Amino acid sequence: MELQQLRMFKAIADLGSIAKAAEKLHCVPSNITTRIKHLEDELGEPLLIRQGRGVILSPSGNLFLEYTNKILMLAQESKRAIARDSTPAGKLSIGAIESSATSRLPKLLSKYHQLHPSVDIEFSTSTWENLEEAVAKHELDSAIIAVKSVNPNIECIEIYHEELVLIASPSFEPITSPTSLIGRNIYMWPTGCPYRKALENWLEKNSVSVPITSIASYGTILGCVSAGAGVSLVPRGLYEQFKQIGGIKGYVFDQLHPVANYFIWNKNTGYHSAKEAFLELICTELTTLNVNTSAHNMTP
Amino acid sequence: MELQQLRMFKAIADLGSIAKAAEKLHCVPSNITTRIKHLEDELGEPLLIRQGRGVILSPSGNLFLEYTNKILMLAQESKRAIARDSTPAGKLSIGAIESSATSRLPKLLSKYHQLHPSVDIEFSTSTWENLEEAVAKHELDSAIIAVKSVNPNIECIEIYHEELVLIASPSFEPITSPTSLIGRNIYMWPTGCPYRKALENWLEKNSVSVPITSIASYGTILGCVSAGAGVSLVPRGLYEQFKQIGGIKGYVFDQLHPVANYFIWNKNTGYHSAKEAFLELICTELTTLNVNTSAHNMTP
DNA sequence: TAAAAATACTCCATAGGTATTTTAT
DNA sequence: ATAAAATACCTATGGAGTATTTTTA
Repeated sequence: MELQQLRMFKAIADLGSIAKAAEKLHCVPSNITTRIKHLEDELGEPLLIRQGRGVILSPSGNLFLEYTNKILMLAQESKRAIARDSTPAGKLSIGAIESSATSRLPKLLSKYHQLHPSVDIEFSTSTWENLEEAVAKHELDSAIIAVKSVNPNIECIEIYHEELVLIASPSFEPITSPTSLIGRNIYMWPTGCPYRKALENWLEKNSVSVPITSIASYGTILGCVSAGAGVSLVPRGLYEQFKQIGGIKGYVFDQLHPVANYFIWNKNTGYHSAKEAFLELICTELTTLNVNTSAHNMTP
Repeated sequence: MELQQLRMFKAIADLGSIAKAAEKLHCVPSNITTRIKHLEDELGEPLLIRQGRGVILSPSGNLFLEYTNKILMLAQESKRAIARDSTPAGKLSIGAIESSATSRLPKLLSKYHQLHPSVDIEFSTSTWENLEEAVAKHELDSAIIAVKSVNPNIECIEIYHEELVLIASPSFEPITSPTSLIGRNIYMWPTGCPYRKALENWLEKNSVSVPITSIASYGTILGCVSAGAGVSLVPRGLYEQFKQIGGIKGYVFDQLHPVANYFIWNKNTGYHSAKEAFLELICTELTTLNVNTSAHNMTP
């Protein structure tokens, strides 16, 4: 059974004659006669009955026509579903670093689901290294990370900047310069985290050397800080979101430059309507973070 | 787009590699590579992505796979639907003469619908001449008539006999012989009706000549008789069904032989599961008519 | 290097066309 | 006599195979 045979059969059923079907399909009637015969042989039942000068459908033919119509409809639909201007559908796997996942993505994901309900989103968090590798291996369709990817297979566009806020317990002396951190416990994500690097650079530039405790969880880090156990450097979005738990005071330093976040996907992936729609939503929704001034601006 | 390409694509998706798909489909991998490329060209999007040594599905490929599965499923289903042992489905058009339609078919049709709910029945009544022609022209799948069809394109099997009952108003003198009908109005279906022929033969054999009024409706005929306007000869089933309206008395004569009814269909029609099922139901349900003795048996 | 896919080519099965016959109006 | 379908036969497209190259783990 091949689709061309079904197209022929449908044309006969629609037009009521092999001659007209041949005309519509731009071929000669004998072609259709033969191919339909092959189909009938395969099915084991006649589909057409010679009736006078023309043909009509047999009972089996009538039954088969319903399936034919469904199949040809689906074949057409499949083409439209893949076309560039089609509405997003299918699976979309997205990964993100935890800071982005916690602060910026919840609203975005729910909005996306509202806009494109026929997309199945699979969302996960990991380190930027894992995410980049997963995208390179096509295990993820896309990811949000805070490091510009240099992998030649990965497309990478900047989507927003994260301002960094130094956080500490209000019970501490105000942090006015890098030297304020001497003697404090510093909690940061493990080596590789770009925010940790920003802090390390800042300390180095100011010739301060403080050991850093590695904790791969913002929840835990914020818990430690609010319990008065030490300080950390976190994206402003995270700080804004969690400052109401109390025990957290934020300090902004000009020397701690905002860090860009990026949306990445695999270059070798074909068109992905659901991903394109997600990227579009990011660009319209996440370009500006509503900045408020609850952190103390220091300029050392 | 052809089904063979979809089979190939599905095999790749299921087995995760072109090599394995080729093995399953008993062909060579390069075949699949090429035909899938053609399919991708037609769709305008890549379906597969080279990933390391193997291939994986692209986002478009994942989307397309859903359609592929549906289409191949339907193709399989269509074959099963046509197979001889499949459950009856589709359209079934049945015609019948009015006597059969009124007395015997109502119960049968409702039972059939219960047994085979996925069959769409189209039922109609007409004269046996029209019904035979309609079956010959494939306008009807089958019909019940009271005349043995001699058309070479028509298959004809006897399904039951209709006993004939002479009916008259009880206010009339009892009808004991053909001569009792002299001077009475006789209401029968128009020329061509086999029951009318039976009556005409009976009268002729007994050298009685009475004019017959033609009425193509048993409802009207019974109305006339019960109103005392005349007599008629009807199938016993009809008499049994309508005798409770009153004004009707039945007389049975041995010389008025039962008339066979037949189920007919077109020989040139292929296998028709719904029709076969109907025929089977007729044979089990209509072989015997429960005979009661409310008519008066005369033996002239 | 080995295993998979892609490419280049070759071949033949069969889809599709031409010519004719059959069937029914 | 005509219009449609079926049949017989021929042609050629493109599907399928072979051999080779490319890619990547």
